[in-house]
Amino acid sequence: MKNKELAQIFEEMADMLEFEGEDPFKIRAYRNAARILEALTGDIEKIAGQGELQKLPGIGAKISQKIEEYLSTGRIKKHAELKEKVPPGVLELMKIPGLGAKTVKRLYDELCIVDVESLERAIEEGKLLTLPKIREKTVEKIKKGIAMYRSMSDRIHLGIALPVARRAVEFLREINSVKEVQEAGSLRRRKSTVGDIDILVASQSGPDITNAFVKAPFVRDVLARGDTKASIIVDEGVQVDVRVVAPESYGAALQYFTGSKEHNIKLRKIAGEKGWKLSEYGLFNENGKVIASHIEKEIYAALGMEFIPPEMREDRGEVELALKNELPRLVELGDIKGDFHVHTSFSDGTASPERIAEVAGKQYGYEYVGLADHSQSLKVARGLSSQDLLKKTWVIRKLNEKSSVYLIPSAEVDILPDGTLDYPDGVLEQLDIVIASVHTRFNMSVEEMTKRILAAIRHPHVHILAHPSGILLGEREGYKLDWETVFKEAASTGTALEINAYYLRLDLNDELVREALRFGVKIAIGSDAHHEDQMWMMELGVGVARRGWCEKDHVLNTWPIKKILSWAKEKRKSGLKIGKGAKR
DNA sequence: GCCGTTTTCGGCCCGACTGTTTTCAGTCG
Ligand SMILES: Nc1nc2c(ncn2[C@H]2C[C@H](O)[C@@H](COP(=O)(O)OP(=O)(O)OP(=O)(O)O)O2)c(=O)[nH]1
Ligand SMILES: [Mg+2]
Ligand SMILES: [Mg+2]
Ligand SMILES: [Zn+2]
Repeated sequence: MKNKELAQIFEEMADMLEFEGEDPFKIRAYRNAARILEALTGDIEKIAGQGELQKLPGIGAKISQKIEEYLSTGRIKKHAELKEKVPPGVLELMKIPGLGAKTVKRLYDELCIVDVESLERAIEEGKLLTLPKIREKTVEKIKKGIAMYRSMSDRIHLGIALPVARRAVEFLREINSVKEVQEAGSLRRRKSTVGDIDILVASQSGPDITNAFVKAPFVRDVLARGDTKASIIVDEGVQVDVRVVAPESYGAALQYFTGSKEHNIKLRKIAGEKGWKLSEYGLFNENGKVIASHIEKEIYAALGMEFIPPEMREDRGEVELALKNELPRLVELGDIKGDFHVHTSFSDGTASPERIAEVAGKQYGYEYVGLADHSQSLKVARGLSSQDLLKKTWVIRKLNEKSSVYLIPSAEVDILPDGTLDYPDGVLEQLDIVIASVHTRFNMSVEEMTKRILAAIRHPHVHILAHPSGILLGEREGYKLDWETVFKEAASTGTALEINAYYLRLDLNDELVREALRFGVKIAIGSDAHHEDQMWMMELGVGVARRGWCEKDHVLNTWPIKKILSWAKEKRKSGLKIGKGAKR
């Protein structure tokens, strides 16, 4: 799929157009197109083939033409022309905090500054001061910006950020004058990675709060401290921004600060169409009178909408649905009755089945847990031989006689490169639920990999396809797959696709989940915990499910164990038919 | 560059902070 390549190209074109001083709205159009393409699960080539590019919101005549051009020639002329004109280093300069396109363009035009190095040299030589509107303070600001840029970490995994955020929230809650505290930004929306941690506080005494906050024990560095805002770096290297607002505008501030930016813009536009104005201070009518501001929900209500869950606020159609009162009722963490994917000390996990049962029951209130260890060929993960698996299964069934949490005899079976499974059917039959996944030979063509995955999905004993895309966040792209074919097959065979909730995977991702639901695919969430302390990541998986618009019934984990087991049986029966048919 | 149950042209979110201004541009969230 060329979706991501195209997204990257349009994003880069937006940067270059910005450098060139183009119309900001045109630049927004390019960024918007990039955002649409990035999130698109269907193959852009296929959409183009059907002549439906312009049906995508934000893609019009010009951009669709450029997409076609790229698909047929492998390049976009305008992109190449821009690349000729814009030195690559200046785009990096625009990433320095405080430096934007306008300044970078001036630095380039007048001082021939083309990258960070030449900028530093120019500062050393005092050349910047020769420019109008740049004096000592600006130079200092740029110097600081460079230092910050160098020390800036990339986006942080939600699984790292969430515990940090909760610690900060708890600390703030203890401060006397604090009326309300809450996570905001991308963290509240449960994006799988966050650029920073945004926290909102309601209080009359901002200075007291920012003062106390920068002295918190977890603070490593203080970046800024004002009367209403403080920025710090915690020991984990994450930046935390705290904003303090008056209690009467808390709801509007929370709406603003939760974003996303695109969602905010859409809301503000709708307010404008009514002659009103929405900002972080409230929703105001044409006379400047407050319509709503105290409670977030009231903002949405006044605009004629249902409350939109934060996880949906990405401008992916949620506003339109909320206006019609047609939002899905999203699955909640409290609906989760069990975890399908936990590794035990039988293979590379650290916890015994007994211990997992105890934690699952006492700490999470689960009804069941799937004990899924690796299969024999995965030697690095101490995969179980057929015999060991059968022995483990016997042990688990024995434990179940007195365990209040049902331990599901399961396994995470490797899908071998030829599409066959890593255990014989006779062994798989002994398990209640079989999870299948790919751990080797990622580098296959779309056709090969799709064939490999389809074989597993069609297998009568396979119930769940784990970490279906193979992505490792920030480390490895997923392998290539024809998703439409995979989704269709999963739906027709009754095979569930996993949301692997381990913080480095979160796979399927939100967009793929949403697409899978459109095909009628069921979703199973698995923490993939190798240690009892990782079982909490279930909630990260629920975050992905909610971002993918999952309702309760879409998610197997909300079903009682009886229903799970009868579904599993059903798959074995019907899958047998389909599996045989497909094998010609 | 995109878009339209008020528009096919003329809009496109709104506000804070900063530095350099003598009335505002640039950057950011
Ligand atoms: N109305 C409006 N709100 C914005 C704009 N930029 C940011 N916001 C709001 C929505 C964001 O969620 C919130 C926090 O800003 P951030 O830059 O931290 O973005 P966010 O947390 O969404 O993503 P991140 O993971 O931090 O990159 O501020 C904007 O241009 N307009
Ligand atoms: Mg943020
Ligand atoms: Mg922020
Ligand atoms: Zn795995």
